[in-house]
Amino acid sequence: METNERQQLYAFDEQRYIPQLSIDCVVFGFHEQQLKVLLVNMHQTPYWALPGGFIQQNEDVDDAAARILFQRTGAHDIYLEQFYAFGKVNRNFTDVHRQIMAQIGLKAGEDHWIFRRFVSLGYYALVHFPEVDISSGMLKEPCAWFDVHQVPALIFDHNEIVQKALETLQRSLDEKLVGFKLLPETFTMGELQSLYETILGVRLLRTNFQRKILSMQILERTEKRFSGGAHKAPYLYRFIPKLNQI
Amino acid sequence: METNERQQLYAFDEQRYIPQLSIDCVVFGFHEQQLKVLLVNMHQTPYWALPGGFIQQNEDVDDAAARILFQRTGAHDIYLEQFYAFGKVNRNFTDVHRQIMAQIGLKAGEDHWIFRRFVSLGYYALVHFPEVDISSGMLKEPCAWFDVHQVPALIFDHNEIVQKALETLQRSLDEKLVGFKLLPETFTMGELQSLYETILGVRLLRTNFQRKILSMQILERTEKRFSGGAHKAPYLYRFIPKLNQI
DNA sequence: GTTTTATTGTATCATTATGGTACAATAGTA
DNA sequence: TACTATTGTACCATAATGATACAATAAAAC
Repeated sequence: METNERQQLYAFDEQRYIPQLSIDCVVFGFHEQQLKVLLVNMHQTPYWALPGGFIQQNEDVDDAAARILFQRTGAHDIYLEQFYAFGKVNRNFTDVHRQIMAQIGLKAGEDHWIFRRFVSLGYYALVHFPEVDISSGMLKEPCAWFDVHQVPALIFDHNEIVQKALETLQRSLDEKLVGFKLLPETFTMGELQSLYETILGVRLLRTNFQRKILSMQILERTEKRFSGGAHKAPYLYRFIPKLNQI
Repeated sequence: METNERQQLYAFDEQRYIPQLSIDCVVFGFHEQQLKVLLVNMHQTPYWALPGGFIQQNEDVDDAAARILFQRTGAHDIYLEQFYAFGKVNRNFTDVHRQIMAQIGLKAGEDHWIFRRFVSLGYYALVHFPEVDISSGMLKEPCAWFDVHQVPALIFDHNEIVQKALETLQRSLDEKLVGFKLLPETFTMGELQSLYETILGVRLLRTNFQRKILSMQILERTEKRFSGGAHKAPYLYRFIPKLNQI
């Protein structure tokens, strides 16, 4: 976010938004055997934060989350799932915002809306890593991907939000079969297993993982992939959900 | 709630609360083989609603939910779990509130805070049915228990909230072993099975259910219960969670 | 007091799911 | 042509689950 954007944020028409309510998004991507989280560097500070925003009076909360993500990533149709509302009474962020305001030459009274206590709705998002261009968003504040197990100290309670998002994702992996939303259209069984191992934080036995996934009858086998290694070529699979699933 | 209480609600100091954010509680109890939900009859109308309220500026959201429940039931230390935030843009309830205001002789301008769009945080609560006296709360609006499968048409989107609470409870039964929070200190295996069957909406095989629950090593067997039936007396069990659980 | 009845606790079998090993198939490399 | 690393699948051992059988017993019927 450029200074100008920050100024607009602090000056924005608070009538247009629901006060004291925010959205924070934990965007997951899968790249090089790692589960990544998208973080935003707050204007000219060493602080990293989750991408977030506010809810317009005339939009659904779910739509607000989608809009916020679009503004950051330029991507539509991102898979989004609300997972928790964070509502501790001390969720006000006066110090950080005062510091940023000072940097961009803004003076704000004690009663500025941003100094109030905020309840934040946590969403997690699953994206196809290569399809997201983090520089293509409307907002110019620098973004970066971090390994979910190497997330730096974040502002506010954002580390806690990441943790809870990860736990929810782990539970959802088998329940909702959301893992495929982190992979491209076609993928090998090894890539899928690597994804599961990374998210769950455990090693799985290759043969049994393959048997279990195939027995679910949710994968269509396409052609073989001839590429690279000095070994048998793996098949490529495509996710075909059963009718009673999403 | 008496007319006086309703008047206080509409007149209350909105500065003291977070605007446009509410809490709705789905209170579950287990009685006579049925899963019951606590509903509130809205002041002199045929409308039933979930017990709910608002969040004070100086309290955690979780504490607000506990306070709201205490005001209704007079009970402390109720098991509470937040499960979803409902945030459709059309969640404003002008019609019903106008009707109630008319009944109690209140006139309110178009800009009254209650007419705004609200985001509501859904909590489900698990209580020991016989220990809750629904007439003992501070609020006098009439409450009643309804079979969760016979809930009447509720105001706003409250039927949807009940449905989502039930689904969350079903998933939590095995995951968090919360079922015991609906039973008294000691109970028979039959009562526990009946609870599971009612919540999950399926019939379970008695012998296998018993084997599964006992193998979890979370029950302590106490004395036998001699009471009633012309048959062998069942043992009474007490829930003893393992250390790595809550 | 004896028999009957309904329910409880447990044992046992069959079936399915899961953990773990073995091995043939094969695309590329030496 | 032999070798290597990985893949797909078969196979066995163990654990979990589905289903049936049966002895034990508190109260009611007689």
